Amino acid sequence: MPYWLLKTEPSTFSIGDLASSPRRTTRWDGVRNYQARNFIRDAIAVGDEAFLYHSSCEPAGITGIVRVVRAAYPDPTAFDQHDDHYDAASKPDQPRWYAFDVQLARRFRHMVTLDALRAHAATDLAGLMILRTGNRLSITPVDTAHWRFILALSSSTR
DNA sequence: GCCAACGTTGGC
DNA sequence: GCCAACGTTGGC
Repeated sequence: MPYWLLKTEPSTFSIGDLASSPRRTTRWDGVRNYQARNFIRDAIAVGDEAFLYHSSCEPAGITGIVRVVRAAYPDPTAFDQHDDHYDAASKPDQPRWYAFDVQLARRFRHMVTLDALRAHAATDLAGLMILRTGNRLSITPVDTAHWRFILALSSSTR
């Protein structure tokens, strides 16, 4: 089962917001990058797990785990003229953008900060996409070995 | 198809 | 608020 990392700015939508959402579930929408879109449309499946990463905040880092509970479907925000993510080029009969649903699975007692991840950038976490400089992709795959290592970090750091 | 300009992301 | 990185756009 593939693993993923989803970025979110907590000032827009945080893990706390997810925790207080109905059924601790939310629609992951508004993705407007083709590479990320392809992950959603072609690879992300029900049952997949993803780290929830808080970006553009202090400190940035991984705050918990979500589980995919609904696979790709056309992103409704692309059809809504009043939504910030409206895209006239995406039509219901030929959608350009996709959303999926995630449910909160686990909140880390202690966030695994970007600094903590970086401490292993040259060794156990070499190649982790979030550590690549200039990486702006909001959805990235995570190797199983990286997933397990970060899980271990989450229970050992404080 | 190239590439400069532009806009956005995200760490600091 | 700054700025590096980089995806997208649009002129040619």
